[in-house]
Formats: sequence, C-alpha cells, structure tokens
Amino acid sequence: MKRKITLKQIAKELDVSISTVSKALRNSIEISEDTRQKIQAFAKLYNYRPNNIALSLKNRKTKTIGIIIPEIVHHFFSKVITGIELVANNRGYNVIVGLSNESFDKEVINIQMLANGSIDGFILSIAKETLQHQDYHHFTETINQGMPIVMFDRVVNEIPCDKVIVDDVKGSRQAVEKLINNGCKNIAIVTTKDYVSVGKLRTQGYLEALEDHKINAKSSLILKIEDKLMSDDHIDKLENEVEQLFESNKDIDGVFAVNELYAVTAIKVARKLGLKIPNDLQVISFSDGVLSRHSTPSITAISQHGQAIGEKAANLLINRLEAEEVDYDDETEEVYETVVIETNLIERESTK
Amino acid sequence: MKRKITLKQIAKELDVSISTVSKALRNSIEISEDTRQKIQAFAKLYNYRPNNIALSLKNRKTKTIGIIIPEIVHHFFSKVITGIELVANNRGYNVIVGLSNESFDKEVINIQMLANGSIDGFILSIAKETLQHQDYHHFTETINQGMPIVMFDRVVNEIPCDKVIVDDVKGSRQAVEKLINNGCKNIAIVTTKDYVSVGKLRTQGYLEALEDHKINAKSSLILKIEDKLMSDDHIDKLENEVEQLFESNKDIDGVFAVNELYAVTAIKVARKLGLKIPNDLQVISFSDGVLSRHSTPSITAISQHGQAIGEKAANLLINRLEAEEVDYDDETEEVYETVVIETNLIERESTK
DNA sequence: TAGAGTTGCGAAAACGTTTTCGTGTTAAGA
DNA sequence: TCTTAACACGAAAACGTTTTCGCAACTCTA
Repeated sequence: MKRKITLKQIAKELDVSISTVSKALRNSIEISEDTRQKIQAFAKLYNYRPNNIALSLKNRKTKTIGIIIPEIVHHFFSKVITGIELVANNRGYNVIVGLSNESFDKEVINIQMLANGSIDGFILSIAKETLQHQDYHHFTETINQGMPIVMFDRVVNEIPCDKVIVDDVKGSRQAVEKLINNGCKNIAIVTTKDYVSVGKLRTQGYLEALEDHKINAKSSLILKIEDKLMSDDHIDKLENEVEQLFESNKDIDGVFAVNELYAVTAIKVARKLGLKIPNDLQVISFSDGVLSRHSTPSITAISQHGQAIGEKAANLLINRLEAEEVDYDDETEEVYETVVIETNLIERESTK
Repeated sequence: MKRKITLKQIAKELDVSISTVSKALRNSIEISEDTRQKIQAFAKLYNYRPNNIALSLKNRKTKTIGIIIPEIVHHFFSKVITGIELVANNRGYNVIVGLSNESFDKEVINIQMLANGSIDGFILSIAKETLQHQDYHHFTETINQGMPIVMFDRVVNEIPCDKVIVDDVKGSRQAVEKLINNGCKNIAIVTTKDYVSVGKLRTQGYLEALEDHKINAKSSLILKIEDKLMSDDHIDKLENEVEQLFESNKDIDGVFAVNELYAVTAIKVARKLGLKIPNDLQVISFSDGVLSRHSTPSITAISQHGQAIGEKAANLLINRLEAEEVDYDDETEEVYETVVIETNLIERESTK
C-alpha cells in the first residue's frame, strides 16, 4: 500500500526543489523543457494529484457547498439535491449534506460543524422546529461571518440572503381553480396546521381561489392535520380524520391536498365510501412525486420542479461565491435576490 | 462583516504567542489560570472555532466520509444515506455525497475528486454502467492508496473491501414461498435483464423457491424488462409488456416483482384486466418504499432495511478508519467483512 | 571583455492548526 | 547565597500547496 505521493517526495526523488516540481506540473515556462518532462512523467507514473485540503487551506476556499435539509427520504428534497449536485459538479464544486431531521438543535449543530472552514456556502431549507421557535440566530451569525446562504422552499424573510421558492399561494390557487372550472361545487382542502409555513400558504391559495370565484369558504371543508401524523405510524389516524371529513360533508366533490400523502389518503377513503374518481370526486395534490405518478388512479398534481430549484439555488450561491473574489469592496451593500420558480399543473386521472 | 477569527489574531490582540492561545483554549495546565481565562473569554466573545481545514491538514484526516450512489431520488438509497448520516454524525463525521447517475465516467470522476484528501473513506454502491463494463480499476486504485471503501447493495466480489448486502436470493425465495404457501399455482416474475446484478439474484431466488417446491419454472412466466424502461417516459412500454404477460398467461395467480414500480404496474394492469387483488392475483414486491405502503391496495413487500444497511456500512468504515490509527503494522494482511442484512416480508393487502 | 539581459531554479512565506522543545523567571531548599 | 525545581510562556516545525522574489549561470551585444 503506497500512500499518496506529495510534491515533497517527488522533489526528493528527482533531486530538485519543491517549487520546481510545483511549477513543472503547472507547466510554468520558468522550468526548462527537460526538467518539466521528467517531472511530469514521474508524477504521472506515481499518479500524483494535488491534495485538496492543502489547496483549500492555501486558497481559503474549499470548492464545497453545504446542504442542510430536514430529511432526505423525500421526493422533493432529493430532487433538489439532484439539481444542486448537477450544477455544483459542472462548476467544480462538491456537496456535503447535513440532515436536520426537522430539529432545531441538529440544524444548529450541522451549521456549526460545517461553517468552520469546511465549506464555502450553504444551501438550506429550514427545519420545522426552527420555524416554530422563530430563532434564526445561527443563520445570521453565519452570514455575518461572511459565509453566504441560499434558502429554498422553507424560507424566512428576515434573513438577508438569496432565496429560491415556489409560489405556494399561486400554485394552490391554480389547482383549486382547476377544480372549480371542472365543475366542483364543494371543494375541501386537506392541509396542515398553520405553523407549517407552506401549509399556511397553500391554504391561503385555496381561500383566494374560492373568493375569486365568489364561493364562500366553509370551515367544515377545511381539514387541518396535526403535522406529526405524517409519519407512517399514524397513517390510520390520518385516515380517520379524512373519513370524518367526508362523512360529515357528503357533498364534497373536489379535494385539494397540500401533499401527496394527504391526496392518496383522500382517494383511499373516498373509494372506501364508494365514491368514483374522478366522476364523483376530483383530487389534486401539491407536490408531484412518485405517488402521484404511479398510484391508481394517477393523481393530478402541482409540480414544484425540485430539480430546477436546486439548480437555481446552486447557481445563485456559486455566482455569489465567485463574485466575491473580484469585488473586494466590502462596503457595498449586498443586494439579495428572491427567485420564484413557477409551478405547473400536471393533469392525470384524478381530475376530469 | 467580520471574517472568522484565527489564533493568530487572538494572539496579536492579547499580545501573547499563538502557542499560548492554542494551549489556553485546550485547557493546557501549562498556561496560568489568569491568561487562560483571559484568552478563553476573548475567544468566546469573538466566537472562535478552530478551522477545520487546517486541522484536517495537520491531522491528515478529514473526519468526512464520501458517499457515491447511482441516484438519490430513490427510496432505498436515501434511506441508506439517512443511516450513514446518523452514525457518521454521532461519531463526529460529515458526509459528502456524489451521484454517479449510473454512469461509469461520473463514478470515476467523483471518486477522483474526493480521493485527493477531501475524505477519509468511501461508502458506495456501484453504477450499472460500471457493472456492465466490469471495469473496477478506480476502486482498486483508491484502496491501494490506503483509502478504505465499504460497498453496499451493488457489490462485486473481486474488490477487497468490506461489504454490506441484503441476501437478494433468500429474500426473493421467501417471497415466492409465501405466494406458494398462499396457494398460488402459477407465479410469474417481473424482473430485469440479467446484467443488473440484483435483478439476476432475485430471479435466482424465484427459481430456487419454485424448485424447492417441485414446481417447474416456465419461461413464459419470466418477464425480463429492459432496464431503461424504468424511466418515467417509458412507463407505458412497461405496461404493455406486463399486459402481454397476463394476456398470454391467463392462469397467473401470483406475481413477484423485483421492484416497486414493476409491482404497481402489475397491479394496475391486472385490475384493468378485471382481476381482483388479492383474490384472483397476489403480488409481492422487492423493496419496501412509499409506493408499497401507500398505493391501493397496499403491497406486500420485502424490506431491505436501507437505513440499517447505511448504519452498518458507516460503522464498518469508521471502525476501520479508527483502527488504522493504532495499528501501524501495515504488513498485516487486511481481512474484510461481508455483512448480510436480513430482509423481512411485510404483509399487506396485496396478498391473502 | 565588460555589461546587460535571459534562463532555470531554489528559498521562503503563507494558509491555520497542534505540539515538542527550549528558556527565562521565580520560588524553594540547603 | 547558590542550586534546583516548578512555572509560564514562546519559537519553530509540520501538514501540502502556490507564488513571489532572489540569484546564480549563462548568452548576447557592443
């Protein structure tokens, strides 16, 4: 087992100085054709590659992006990572992933672990617990130390950084409009409690769509699920709640679900109650994942374009990182961008 | 915007030497109580944290694990990452993720990018293209340079490294046995072409189960799908092939699918043909993901325990990394471990 | 042949740590 | 008062690079 070879070792073997080796390998004209070839041949033979850590230390940048997301077993988030990784790799960056597990503490720890030189900047989506605490000091501290952050999806306005979001309100409104245009008269929403920011926004979109069409929202048609029920253990509890919704509102003919799981659950319950989809009941889901595509019937869904979000976020971050190099004028007030990625509705079998 | 503070700056401010600062912060008894407190207070005030890159360079280890997987938008792989991240974090390591996209070239590039000092070791699952090429030089080179690798799921025997796998053959055999015991007489398998290693193994398990029960395998009941059809674009092509299978074998009463997508497709087609599940047809899927759990009917599936695989792989790798430190006796022949994670069958509505 | 310019290479600093070793000062013991 | 030990701290090396600067040894040119 041969350890990785270094400049120093090459220099010693070939009886030249370290500087000469370095220059020769970078094709400096300072070095004579002869020595250059000799050194390059030797380096190739021993498969020399410069040590990344040493380079990072010298250049004071790591060419690595830190990603922190609430969970990874999730279609949307993994799509985003795919997008980030794609452009990061193309632009010569690596990605290092931390999971917050929706926990505030883990989020803080992850950020601290990475913010000490390991990475050049963050791309992240905020943990639910953090959103509840409304404690964002770890973000501001990081930014104050000169490390840029790009937030996506779950963002908060008070933090000065670039953001990439989908227009949850608009997407939801379009979905509900679709139901209305398809003839639905009693449209229910299955959503989360309001402290989940996207849930709240999607509910808002639902309400706006109804209002636009002069339909009175009925609170009995708004089912707000406790977020903890998302876990697979409580799936029957979720079903019960949805079933109650249907039982006490026999006239429901459309359902807007703020995520895929709520959508499939609604469909499952509806079927159990003898409703035909899409004839008796039409369903649209926010989030276009594997469930929407492959369950039967397939579900009309709002695509958030996770990969595009990831790509955009990565480009924003890298642009900022590489702009900093030129612009040493630290006094210029930073101006941040918020990019909205358009959603679109993918029609499938669950709507007419 | 204040840049991150360094030992040097603290030393300068407090008019002591760098060594003193370093020692004071590490609570060395060499430093007097007074100076120690003064330095620690100052460091705390300025929120000093040692620079990870400098530490990595000095210690010649990064406390970072490189993960390379074929894709991340995939329930199994993201579960594995969750497991890896969990134990890595607990043991003080970060994870850096590279995606091969099933491409040989991207796999090689990713390994080279990370193998130059960025990480201490790899956990990876081999890309399909690499398996076809049967070109594993990038793995052996990495190992020869003293960087340990742990492979999971898609492994190849000729590489000397630790491995974590599921027993695809056994799991499949159990699934098919379950179908047999449930009274199925004509069990079809929907699998991949043989060059996909796990597909081949799962087919083997199917055949073994039949043989064990003295049932003659019929080639007409074995549907081998071209792997490219996994992509969402070719979903109807997949459906056609499955439909043909059913059409030309009206007596099929059980299906073993080597992945979730094949299973839901089989169910979809069967329903279209008027078959009731599980009465007319029972279905079992390899891989227990979101589809098995949440489609209707829910699908009996073989769980591979992705998270457990990730945890085991991470522990194997870190154990090896930390063992190396003690054991400087490089001449001892390395002995590698292959851990088999038991699968188990999760019964749901698609079987009786 | 002296002066100037070119060529080819090495020394050293820097990035931010940790750690070994050395050293000056003070206190204690004889 | 002298020796020794304890104490408190600093200098420097090392990790592996890149790059600036300096300096010999040439090759021209006049």
